[in-house]
Amino acid sequence: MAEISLLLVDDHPVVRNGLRGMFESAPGFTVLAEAANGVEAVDLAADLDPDVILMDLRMPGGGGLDAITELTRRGIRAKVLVLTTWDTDTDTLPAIEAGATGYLLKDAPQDELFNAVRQAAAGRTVLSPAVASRLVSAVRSPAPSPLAARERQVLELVAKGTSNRDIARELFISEATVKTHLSHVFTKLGVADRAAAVAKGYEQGILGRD
Amino acid sequence: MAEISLLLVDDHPVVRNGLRGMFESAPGFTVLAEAANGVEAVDLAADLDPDVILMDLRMPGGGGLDAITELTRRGIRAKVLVLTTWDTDTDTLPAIEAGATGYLLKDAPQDELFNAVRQAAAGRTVLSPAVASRLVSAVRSPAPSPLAARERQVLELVAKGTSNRDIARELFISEATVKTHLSHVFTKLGVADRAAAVAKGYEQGILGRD
DNA sequence: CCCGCCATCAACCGGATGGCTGATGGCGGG
DNA sequence: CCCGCCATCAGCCATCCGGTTGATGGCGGG
Repeated sequence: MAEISLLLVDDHPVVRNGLRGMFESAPGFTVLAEAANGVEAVDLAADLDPDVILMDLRMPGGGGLDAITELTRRGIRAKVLVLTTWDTDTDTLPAIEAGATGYLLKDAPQDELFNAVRQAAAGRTVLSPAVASRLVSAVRSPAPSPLAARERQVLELVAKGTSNRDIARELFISEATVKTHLSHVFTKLGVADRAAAVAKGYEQGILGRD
Repeated sequence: MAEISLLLVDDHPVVRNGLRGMFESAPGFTVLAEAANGVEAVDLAADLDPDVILMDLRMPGGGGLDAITELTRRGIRAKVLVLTTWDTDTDTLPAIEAGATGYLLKDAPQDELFNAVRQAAAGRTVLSPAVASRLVSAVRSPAPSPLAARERQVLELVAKGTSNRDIARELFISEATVKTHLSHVFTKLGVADRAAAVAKGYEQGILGRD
């Protein structure tokens, strides 16, 4: 198998160096270049056409997410492997949607990293177990009932026995709006009245955490 | 201090023997007699006029509770110390109300038992720590809100979003009755509407245990 | 024997609730 | 640019809800 060419993207020189060292001392990999932010990464990727881009998401001056978006927009063939320190579920899904081929945590063992890069180069998706499980569960439940902020507030007041009128007063909105919010809450929770909505709220942990 | 005379009441000979042994080998106590049930206990107490009666609550042929009631009714001066194996809160309060001077668990250490008997003989109330704490909490909340069986059922259905009419159908009662139950539920839980009642139900553990 | 609690039912009434239709503005994503 | 989601508001209306008053019967306790 031909060598796999890499582009390393991370704002920390130490991390870049560490990665470079790892991949250069291992057979089958070539590090073409390094970038410190998303913008550089896109430029270098366009120039050098690497097989795989190892990218950190959190970077000053050109976020990794935008870079991924831009890369896919430009139709660059490089596979992007997101390599991040912590697993903030706010980032994983957007990254995958933006076109990342894989999502690894930095605490992954070396072997796993190498393997992930080979998999990514071959176009296969590689996910950290933790990320993977959360992903499937996120997919499995498309949007069961994440209430909007306002809707949650209304539901909380309902649970306290507040009438629509008083909820309106308390939130500085009209009673009509309260009713609208409540209707949405009912729909989203799959219930028919406020009492059942409160019950669902407790069952699903939306309510109950004082 | 004069000796304290005792009457032992327990359906288990083994337990009676154990108690007798304990008290006879300790200074300051005299075991006047033993009884195997409540009826015997009352008779013997009337005859022998003991200072303290150590009584088990659960006994075949003349429950301990009835015995205590009868003793107080007859104005017998003996102090009753309830000595039971397990702490079932269904028994403690009635026993105290019936006139028991103290309530101890059988797993209490000997010293504590001796001390409790002396306290009881002096007319002071002695309670196991566990019993005591539950007692005060029971007193502190005069009517926490133990819903009646029917009321709980209605509340559960309310939590499912069932309308009064449908609750009536489901429970084979009239809608008027459902409303009555609900009114009582509201009063007992200190809320104003069904939604808040459901919330309280969850907060207080009345609801939520599937 | 009377009282309190549970459980049942009735009828009345005013206000609250929920469904429906429809509308506006902002915001983010394709 | 259009669409969807959030958040806001309006009006109408049938129904439901909750309060009140009043009543009955059973059961257990003082």
